[in-house]
Amino acid sequence: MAGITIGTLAKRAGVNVETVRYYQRNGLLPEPEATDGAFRHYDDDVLARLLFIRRAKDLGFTLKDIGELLALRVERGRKCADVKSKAAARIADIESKIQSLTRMKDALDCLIADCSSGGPIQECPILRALDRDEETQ
Amino acid sequence: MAGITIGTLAKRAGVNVETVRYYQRNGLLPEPEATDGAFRHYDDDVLARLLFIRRAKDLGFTLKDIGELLALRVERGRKCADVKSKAAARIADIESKIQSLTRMKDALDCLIADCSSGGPIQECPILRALDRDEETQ
DNA sequence: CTTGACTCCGTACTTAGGTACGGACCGTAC
DNA sequence: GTACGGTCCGTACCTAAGTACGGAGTCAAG
Repeated sequence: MAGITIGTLAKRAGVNVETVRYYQRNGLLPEPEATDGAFRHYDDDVLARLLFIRRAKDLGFTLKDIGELLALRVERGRKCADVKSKAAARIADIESKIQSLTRMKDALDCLIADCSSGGPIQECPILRALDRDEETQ
Repeated sequence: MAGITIGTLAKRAGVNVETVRYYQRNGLLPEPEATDGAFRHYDDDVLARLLFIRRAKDLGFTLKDIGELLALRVERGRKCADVKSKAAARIADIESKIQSLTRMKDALDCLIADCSSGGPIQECPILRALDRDEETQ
């Protein structure tokens, strides 16, 4: 019987066992069928999902967002147009995040440059980093 | 006396008045000195900070993170080396986020492409999107 | 000079996302 | 065959980030 127990799974994903159970309750991870014994077994697919969730969370997605992202994959085959439009919306969202982060990084690069030049750090404040966002929204 | 009241400020930034007060209590926004009358007045600088906070939050930064980002700018002049190393760390962090988002976007692009081709959506699952992260950390 | 909308402040409540706990059960190593 | 650590499950608790509320004061338009 392949598969690891919940404790090992959690350790590998770097999360708490309780978190795994929490995600199961909230539909982000499949409720695994109990196998031979009384303890559930998990495979690499679940581990991958768990890692994905962790990273997506770091990127500012809510668990609800993440659930929808994961669902895109499951509803394969039919409902293609629907998947496509959802995916497109998500792409736009992600692109806007990338843009914001890029601006933020540019501002920090600039800050470091000013700092190195010994000049006054004022021309390039971090606050300006995202000033332009307004106009693009 | 230039400056807007808290209600106008909140409306312009697209947040709740209570949220502004919450940020003041937590040091993310300056506690404004009461001006002539009893009502406080705010300028564009505060509005910019507020907008910055909102966007940074969307990108997965905590209020604590954001406070540190904002602080980088204030501690100008001296402590330059310190500012520099903090900024560098933040840049690395941001670059890694951009990378993750880019991978996520690529996966979604791929999903759409598969979808359009009418083939089975399987070769390019979203789960694979961030698979490589492990190796680069 | 009053009325209605806004501000101030403290405190209480809410939601998302977990974490911890306790008692019963399982499984393997000795 | 028992000791000990892991699992299961329900429920309670916690932190971050707000959000709401109530009573008192303020401002500005009519």
